Amino acid sequence: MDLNERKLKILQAIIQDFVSTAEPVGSRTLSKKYELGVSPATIRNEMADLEEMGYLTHPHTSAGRMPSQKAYRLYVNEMMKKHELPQAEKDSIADELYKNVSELDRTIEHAAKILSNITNLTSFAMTPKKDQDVLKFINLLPVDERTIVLMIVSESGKVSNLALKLKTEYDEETLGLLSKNMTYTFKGKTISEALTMDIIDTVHTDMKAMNELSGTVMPSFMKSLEDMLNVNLYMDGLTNIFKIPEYNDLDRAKMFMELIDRKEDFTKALIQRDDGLLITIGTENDDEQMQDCSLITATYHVDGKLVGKLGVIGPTRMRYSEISSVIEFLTDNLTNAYRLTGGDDDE
Amino acid sequence: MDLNERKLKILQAIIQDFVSTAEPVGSRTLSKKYELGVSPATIRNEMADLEEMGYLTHPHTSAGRMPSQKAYRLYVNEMMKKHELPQAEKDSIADELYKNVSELDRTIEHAAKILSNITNLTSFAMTPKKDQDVLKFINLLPVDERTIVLMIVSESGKVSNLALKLKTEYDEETLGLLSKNMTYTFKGKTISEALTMDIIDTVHTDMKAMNELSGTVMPSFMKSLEDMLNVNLYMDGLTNIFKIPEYNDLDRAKMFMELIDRKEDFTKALIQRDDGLLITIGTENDDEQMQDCSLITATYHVDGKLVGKLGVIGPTRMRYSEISSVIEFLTDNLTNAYRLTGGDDDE
DNA sequence: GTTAGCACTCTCAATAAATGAGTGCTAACA
DNA sequence: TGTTAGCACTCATTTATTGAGAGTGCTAAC
Repeated sequence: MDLNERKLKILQAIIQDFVSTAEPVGSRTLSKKYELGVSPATIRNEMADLEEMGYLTHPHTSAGRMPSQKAYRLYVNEMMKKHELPQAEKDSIADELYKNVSELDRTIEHAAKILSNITNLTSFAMTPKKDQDVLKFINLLPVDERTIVLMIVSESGKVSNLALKLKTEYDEETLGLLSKNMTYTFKGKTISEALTMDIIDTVHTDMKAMNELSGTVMPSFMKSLEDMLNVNLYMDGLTNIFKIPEYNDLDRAKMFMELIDRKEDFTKALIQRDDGLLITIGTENDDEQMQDCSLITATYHVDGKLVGKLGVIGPTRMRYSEISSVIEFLTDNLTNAYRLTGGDDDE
Repeated sequence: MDLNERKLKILQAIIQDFVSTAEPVGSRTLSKKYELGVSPATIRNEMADLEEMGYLTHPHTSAGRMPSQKAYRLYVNEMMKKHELPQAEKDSIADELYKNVSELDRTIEHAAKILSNITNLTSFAMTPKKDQDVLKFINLLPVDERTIVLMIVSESGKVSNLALKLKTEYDEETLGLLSKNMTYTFKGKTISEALTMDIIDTVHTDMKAMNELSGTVMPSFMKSLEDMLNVNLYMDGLTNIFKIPEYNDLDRAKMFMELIDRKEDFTKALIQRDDGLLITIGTENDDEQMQDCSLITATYHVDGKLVGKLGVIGPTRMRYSEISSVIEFLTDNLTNAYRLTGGDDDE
């Protein structure tokens, strides 16, 4: 038995219908709503075949058919047409995205919000992992007698700083020297490299004052580096799942909420995902609690290197085509906005 | 009819029982579980009185009684004993809180996490509002030919910065001048004051290069100030509501989720609340969706001035006493940790 | 190969009956 | 006069029953 054209057509119609109604679809409905040119009885026969082949399932004898995970996979791989967003929608998304450009993190967060608004699903956006980010500039700035600010700037434009209140007064000259010393030592190193370096050796000098100062500063420096390495995960549209019939059941809603509440695990899972546009359906997801969900993610780049992720999570029944397009459009825009030339240019 | 001692005793028992079981409590249960020294029949008579006085309600004729909002208010005002946390618990909370002190924001976020873990409710923590925070130091730092970093330090130790990529190269001397100029202009002003100042006038000079540079820098400066004004709201324990019988109903769970999803509104409501430990029960809350919830908040101080808030939201049936104690203990610790002397000291 | 017809299956909603927790009232008691 | 035992009554909740409706699978005719 093979998947002839009519079977494909019927399968596609079933997927289309089920995706928008969330109800098992019967042969009569199918023949009325879609121009298949055959009678319900014929459709029934084909459906029986499709079921035998594993593309359809039956909640119970007298219910209509619904697509199996295998069907969605087939759809995504073979049948899904690239959905081209209408220019008007593109414009409105881009407008919205750039309305509030400031920090990268804010933009990313904003992208998640836009995505959940459009898709009516739960969206997430991960800031880039920065282990390959290179330190460019380290500075210790005098603020007042006992306060200094430690500032770290990386190649990608990420700035981290921390106000340090010292127990004793410091000497401005020593501060300048330490600052230079640190820049000299760490400039050009990636954050991960810097973290593994032996601190005591690196900044040790003959000067007592310097040693004292660096003793106070270095722990904070290392902590800041660690902080810089952390990726942030923004989520939006959490309450959207309540609009989805699949989750009109307390237990399932609960499961879902618990899943996305385990942010650390979720972030880890995201980091491990391949780059580019990636769709995983149901049991294709490793996480047990995610096995009746689908996940679509895409990557964006900052400075051509650092990689962050953007995506949605929802029931396996979703508009793969449209949603993928929106995600791709957003990641493309993020990538363009944060090119090497900086985020201020229009081109 | 007055609230004699026996009535109070019975009321207290009902509150206690209902708070822990979430089930309407009947006269028989009451007389068996609590040492009231009277028979169920007598209790029934007293309960009828209490109901008439508005302290109890009846879901339906043949159900037990449950405390009304008025009863909780009475309890909170008059009957609630100050719950002293056992030293062991204090220690473990403090340990946990200080385990990861770095940035203020992280600590605040962490406090919310601890709070939700202990109370099994949804907790939130608001970072201080900074409108009274005074600008102390503004600096423009050269990073590379076209990149500068704008740094703003405030009295309270908050540092904000932004990497700016310029379209043209800049002159380091001009940069230094502008930096001095800006510090001179804005130092000592509160952030809100700075935002209302007329920018064009403030930095205008005769130098063309300077004007050009400041034209690029000032918008970012203002945006950074705005960002600094924004308070952040961290929430934790969102899924805890699923453990609460009151929300074992999709509609109510949904309502709750939507309520806390409207973060902006929620933040506004929090800002408007009075300082100190504040308990609002049911309809005492202004927000319509919050009228079958109770809210407990307390304030913490940073530098003796800036005020942030910490609290929980849950069903009106909650352990007011214990929870208040935990919140107070946490806010006290936050206040102490961020005194004028800085957060690094142990004392 | 396709289709009409029909018996059969199973869910879902509505209705009815049984259960049980708890009250309110009355009358007796200390 | 306050307290208590007893008992009828109420009402939510659970369980069982029934009927309607949607949809299939199979058979026989086209």
